[in-house]
Amino acid sequence: MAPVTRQSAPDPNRRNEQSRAAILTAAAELVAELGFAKLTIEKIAARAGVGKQTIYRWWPSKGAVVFDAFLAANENASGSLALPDTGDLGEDLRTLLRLTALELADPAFDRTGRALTAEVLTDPALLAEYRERLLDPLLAVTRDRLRSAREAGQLRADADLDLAVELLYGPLHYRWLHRLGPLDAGYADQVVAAVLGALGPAGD
Amino acid sequence: MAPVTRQSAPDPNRRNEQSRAAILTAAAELVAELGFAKLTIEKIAARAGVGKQTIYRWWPSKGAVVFDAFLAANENASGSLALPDTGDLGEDLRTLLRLTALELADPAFDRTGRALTAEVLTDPALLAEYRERLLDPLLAVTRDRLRSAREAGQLRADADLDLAVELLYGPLHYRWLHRLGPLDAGYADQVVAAVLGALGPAGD
Amino acid sequence: MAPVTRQSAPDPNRRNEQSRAAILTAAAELVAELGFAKLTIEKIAARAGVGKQTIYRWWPSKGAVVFDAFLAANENASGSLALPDTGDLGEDLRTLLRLTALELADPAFDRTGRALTAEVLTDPALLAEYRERLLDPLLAVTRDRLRSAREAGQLRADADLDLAVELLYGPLHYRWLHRLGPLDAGYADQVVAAVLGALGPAGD
Amino acid sequence: MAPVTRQSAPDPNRRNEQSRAAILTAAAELVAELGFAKLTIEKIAARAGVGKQTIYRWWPSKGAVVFDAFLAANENASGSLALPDTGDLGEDLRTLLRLTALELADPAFDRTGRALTAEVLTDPALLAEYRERLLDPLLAVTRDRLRSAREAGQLRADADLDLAVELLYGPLHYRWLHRLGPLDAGYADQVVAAVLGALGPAGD
DNA sequence: TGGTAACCGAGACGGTACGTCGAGTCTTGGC
DNA sequence: GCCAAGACTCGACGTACCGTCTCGGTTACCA
Repeated sequence: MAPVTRQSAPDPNRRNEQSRAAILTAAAELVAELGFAKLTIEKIAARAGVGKQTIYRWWPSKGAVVFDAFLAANENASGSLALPDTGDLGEDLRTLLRLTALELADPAFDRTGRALTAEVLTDPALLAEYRERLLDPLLAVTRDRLRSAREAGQLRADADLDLAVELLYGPLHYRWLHRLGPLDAGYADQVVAAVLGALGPAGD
Repeated sequence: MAPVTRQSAPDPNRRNEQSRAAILTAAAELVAELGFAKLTIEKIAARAGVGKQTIYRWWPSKGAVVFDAFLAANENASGSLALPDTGDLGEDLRTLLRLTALELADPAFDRTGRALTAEVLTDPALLAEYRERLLDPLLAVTRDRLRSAREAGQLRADADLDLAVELLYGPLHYRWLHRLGPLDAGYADQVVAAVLGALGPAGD
Repeated sequence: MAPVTRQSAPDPNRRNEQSRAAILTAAAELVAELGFAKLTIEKIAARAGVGKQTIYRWWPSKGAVVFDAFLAANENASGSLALPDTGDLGEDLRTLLRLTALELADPAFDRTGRALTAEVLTDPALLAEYRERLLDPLLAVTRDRLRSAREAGQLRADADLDLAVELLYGPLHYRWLHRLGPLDAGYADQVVAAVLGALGPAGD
Repeated sequence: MAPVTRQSAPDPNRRNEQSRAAILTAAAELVAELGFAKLTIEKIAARAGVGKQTIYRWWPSKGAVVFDAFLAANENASGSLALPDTGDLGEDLRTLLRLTALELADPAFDRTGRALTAEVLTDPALLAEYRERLLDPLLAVTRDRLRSAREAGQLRADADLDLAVELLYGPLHYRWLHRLGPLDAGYADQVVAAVLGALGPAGD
């Protein structure tokens, strides 16, 4: 697993793996305890039992460290990034969006998720990394499920899969970000129904 | 136009209007020049020719100042927050979303918009203010247009208007935030078509 | 009492006298405890209960602070910089040089004195300050005593007073600095005898 | 030529002579370019093309390296440490002190000399080394010249030679260190005259 | 119509964290 | 086992801003 953004020079494999792990662990703990804004490089270094320079040597910014910590934790989990495929598209999408809504609604995720989103929003390099390592794989897997549904005749032949994906995730994300309302199973089902209504086979 | 959040005590109307304006102007300029992260209260004060205390007296945080500056600039514009109503819902929504897409795609808006979104994302008080003064009015006005369309039979009688609004704005916002693809008229039209397909009168 | 070297800008009498005193006291204590080399600005600030910036605002270097502390302590003492004048030059000079030798031999003075000398040696600005505030007055007062002795016929009419002063203090300083031998009353008396032998009235 | 102070363990004669020379050369160059204070072990190592550890292995401190470099350069020169002996003490001493004054007045020597003196002043081990390898031989040779003069009746029989030596070098050093006045032939002659006046054969 | 109280510009203050430098130690790979 | 290279922990550097706190000075309301 590579760091978020390579510093220009320093890098062979002389890197100390213990330090790297301690830093990511400390960053993860501290961002949960303090929030991103009150987090400092000095505190990460102290908690990790590491010199500040060792952080600056391998990461370009506080955001990059926290981000790397987040990805390191989530990449394994979503290694088994397998969507359900029962043959019933509606059921599978409801399962998917209900889980998504559940995660967004989880207060534990909320703090970290907002901090990360704020970073990613602002720093193009972090966004690229985030896309590459988390978001794009998720969207791809979703698109795949939709494609097989389209081939099975459960979506219109001319359905635009990118659009479909964004119609699914966009409204949830929008509601979450602006706290427009509850993120529950009912809402997930509504969104799925709308997407199926829009892109489902003609008569639906 | 009131400041974002009132400091506890100090505020008669002895407030110096020139200072207030100079501060907001300076904040707007500096956030454009430096970005939000490199902006500091001291720089705002220096640029505005104002003592730091004058800022701390009237605003609780850097975010609040910048935010106030942003709102001061945008509130007037959207004072005439009137959606088109030609009678043809599809046409009106296409106009609305095309304009929205255009704004999001504007590089000048991008930097400021991302900075503000990052702040709003992280600070609940700012989010509340943002909701109250910009977002909610926009959503309300959109919902109103949809309601009149529903009454005119251009939407299903049981169409959920909140859902409809989020189906319209959510995908655009999602695509913008993650830079998933171009934000152009074509995409706006696709989203509108999908929403009409989902919530339009039964046979569509 | 002015600081060693004025920083360019920060100006007036807005200066906090309490902080100034606390800094000088802390510096004096710490240089005695740790020696000059192990002394740091951070430790001075911590001991004085003062922000680092307050030190950097008013002094250009660690050396300048310590130096100011030293001068502040010694200027008062030598305010009564009065040499004995019994009418007997030999006796008066022996008294003077014995005291000087005693001070140089004092281990408490040794550490501070060497640290200060090393600083003064290396930094022309500090040397100028040291000359102006401590050394020149001492030399002047010594020269005055010699002048009155010359007028009284206890020195040759053509005796060079600057030379005389350096003949008195130079050997003591040289012996002290290089630890060439004991600095005691006997040595002081020898030096005085030599100077009187060289510059005393012809027949002596 | 041995290093200033031996590190405890490592020293067989497996030592790399090329590295040693490169380090001393680099140190000498850098102390001239940057002065002692801005000199660092890392810069010496970089300039010499040597690992830091190689310096730490053989020298205990920055001061020791620079000092070793200084001695390495000066020991050869003063290997032929021979004072003139024309039979005329006054002439010989004038020659000696004029040369000494000239060296002290040389701006090129001034920087290095002050840096070294400051180190030697502060570090007892360096002072011992300096005494042993440079100063004591010089003083001894001077003392020898005075002794032969005393035996030739050019000094009083009871003249204290240590005192005489310090009377000669002390004033010059004192004037140099505190920049009290010009260090020229005239001043050298004055000092010599005074010493001869004080310690010369009875009648003058 | 003068007091007086608040705002205001300015900027010093005690702090926290920054990002960099160098110290001295340790590890790796080459000779 | 010395060496070049350089990563490591640690501590201090000097700077930037934080948010608080005086300082005059200048309004603007009240007696």
